[in-house]
Amino acid sequence: MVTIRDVAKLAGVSVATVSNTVNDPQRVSDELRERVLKAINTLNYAPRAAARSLRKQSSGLLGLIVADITNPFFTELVQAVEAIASQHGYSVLLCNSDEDPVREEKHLQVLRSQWVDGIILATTGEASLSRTSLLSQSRVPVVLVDRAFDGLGLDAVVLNNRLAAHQATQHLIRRGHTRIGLLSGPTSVTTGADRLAGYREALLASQLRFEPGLVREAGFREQQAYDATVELMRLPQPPTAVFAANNLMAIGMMRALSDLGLRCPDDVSVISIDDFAWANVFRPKLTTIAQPVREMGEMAVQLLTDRISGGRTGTGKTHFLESRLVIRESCAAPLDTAQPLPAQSS
Amino acid sequence: MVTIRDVAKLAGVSVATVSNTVNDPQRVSDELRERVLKAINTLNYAPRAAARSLRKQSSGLLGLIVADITNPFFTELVQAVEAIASQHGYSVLLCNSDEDPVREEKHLQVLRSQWVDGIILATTGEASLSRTSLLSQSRVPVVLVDRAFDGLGLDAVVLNNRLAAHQATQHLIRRGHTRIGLLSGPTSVTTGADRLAGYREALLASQLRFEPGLVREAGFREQQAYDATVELMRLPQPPTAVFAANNLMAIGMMRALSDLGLRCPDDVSVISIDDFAWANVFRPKLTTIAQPVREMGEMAVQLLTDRISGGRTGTGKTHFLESRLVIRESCAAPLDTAQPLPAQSS
DNA sequence: CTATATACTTGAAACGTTTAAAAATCTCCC
DNA sequence: GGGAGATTTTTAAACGTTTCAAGTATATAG
Repeated sequence: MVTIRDVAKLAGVSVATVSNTVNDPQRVSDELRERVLKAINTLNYAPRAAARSLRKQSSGLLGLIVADITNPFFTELVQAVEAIASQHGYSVLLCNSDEDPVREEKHLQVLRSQWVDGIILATTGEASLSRTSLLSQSRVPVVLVDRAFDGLGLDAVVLNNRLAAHQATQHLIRRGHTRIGLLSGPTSVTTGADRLAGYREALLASQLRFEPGLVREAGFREQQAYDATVELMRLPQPPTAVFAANNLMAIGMMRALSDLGLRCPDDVSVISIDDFAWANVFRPKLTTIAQPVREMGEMAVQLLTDRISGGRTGTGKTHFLESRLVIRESCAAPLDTAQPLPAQSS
Repeated sequence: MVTIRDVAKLAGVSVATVSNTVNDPQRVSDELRERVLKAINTLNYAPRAAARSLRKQSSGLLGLIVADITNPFFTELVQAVEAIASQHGYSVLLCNSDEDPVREEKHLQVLRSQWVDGIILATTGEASLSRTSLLSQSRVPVVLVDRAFDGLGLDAVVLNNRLAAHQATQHLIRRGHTRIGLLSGPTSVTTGADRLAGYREALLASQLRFEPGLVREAGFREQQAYDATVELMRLPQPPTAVFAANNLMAIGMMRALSDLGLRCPDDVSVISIDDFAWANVFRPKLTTIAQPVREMGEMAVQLLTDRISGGRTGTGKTHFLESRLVIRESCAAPLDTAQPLPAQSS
């Protein structure tokens, strides 16, 4: 194990000089810098982060907690955050809560004791008491992403979910649909609640009735969406179009439709929030509402580093980013002849 | 900032006792333990990882470097590694090299100075000199995953790539194909080279000629696969089936076929390595060779923690895991009437 | 009652850096 | 040659833990 002392000895200087050449090279004379650098190289010295963090009271680590690493949205977010953080000289400690509040809290605890310099959090659920206190007590800057929290005064960067859902629903309405199903996320998280709200607004704006029977609340996962779709389609009067609140749910829905022998967009039109790399390899190519994922990541990191450096203080605000409608092939006009499915036989 | 001293003072004990109750509770009497725990709670004390690492000479961090976080294979790997590592009490420092050897090396440097306790590496390229020396010089345990290295004596857990490719190619042959294209990964990494080898072997085993003109080497990314597919299909005698060396390439291929107006599996059959959650939402559902991704992750972590604990020493070996053929809809018998595409008109 | 073993507790020395302040060296001018 | 000022280097004190050796109290045996 080679320490700064070994380097100092080999170069014939004090440890302070070594430290200086590493951290602030122009403070040391050309000659010594030369010698020190050479010593560092021959010894293959790397400063020990733990010691440095201890002394500097900062770790150079950013914590990133995502709700589901399997979801391409979060994957892209991770990619963006990692890239930008790295540019800022930070490494990222990735945590995956798998949509489980308990795991999320555990991760939060770990990050707290790792003394990360800041946390980017895509939270999994409503503001539970323990998490809230965890967040408010620890003095490490936190910025929320994708899913917001109210009341803690944290910075957040999220999609304008209401508008996005409005956009999606409206698109369906414009194609002539009047019975539009919604595969909603859990309304306990803002992405769930706001998208539901946007859907309702769009309906109302077009003088369409909001029918609770046409919305199914499910987790943001595929299987539940599958089941919900089946239920929806077995209604006496099934919807002619369905809006899925995120990408995973869209996939569950597509699979269900396919298993039910329903054709998209012929039998039922489909739209969803979250564009993703493969949306256009599906048959039909999926019409989606795209989120500016990379921007979200960038903004989150920026906000966070601003906080860390002290350039940003006071209570945070929520930053809304705009969505974009990507029209492909999964939305068509409703079939006038649409009939309910036969009742389940098994 | 609350330190162990504050806790000690409040509880009226020495810091050593606090440390003991945290790390080895049964060493301290019930009474004191009680008092200390209460103090910890009221002060909301969390030990500082940096200080602990410094003293214990271990950080509780595992480094994980993946080649492409956007690839569902790696996503699943990350998920598995994170889960298991967390069970073992480790947090994971995620790095994404984006298939760029330079970034990979940079990450390796960072991990080295973070003094992670171990590294799981899905390397990006061949054993470059600097990376090799980086790996061999630092005394932190490394296990390779997905892509192996020879010569450094590292533990590695990889797919039996030769066999997997053999399996895929054979499946196509059994369906009656004789002109089988290959979208190969870079042969500079083992996953590229071995899959190519397996393809060749399967051909030879069935007395089919290996035609270099039918294999296109590309990165493991989508766009290059797209371009390669277009080239392949514009050959005077295009293949009637194509084997893509990984999931991303399969997607690029599907997109290309669709853009070329070719139908799968009617016009061309398709198979690929890497099963992924959505392979069966594609139309047609993709026939694939599935990797036991989670097992790979588990095994890698296990191997690593064994090394860390000293339970495993000496030069490592490569562990091969077996693949599984998942038959869906993308492979059919070749069209006897297959004709070359018309030459490019634009 | 003493000696000895046992069970807890604690003082103090690490761990490897950074950094303020002190010391040393250099520069330049009178 | 001396000294003010600027520049460079070094000394030494942190940072917050863990952990060993040493200490104290308590029980057990003789």
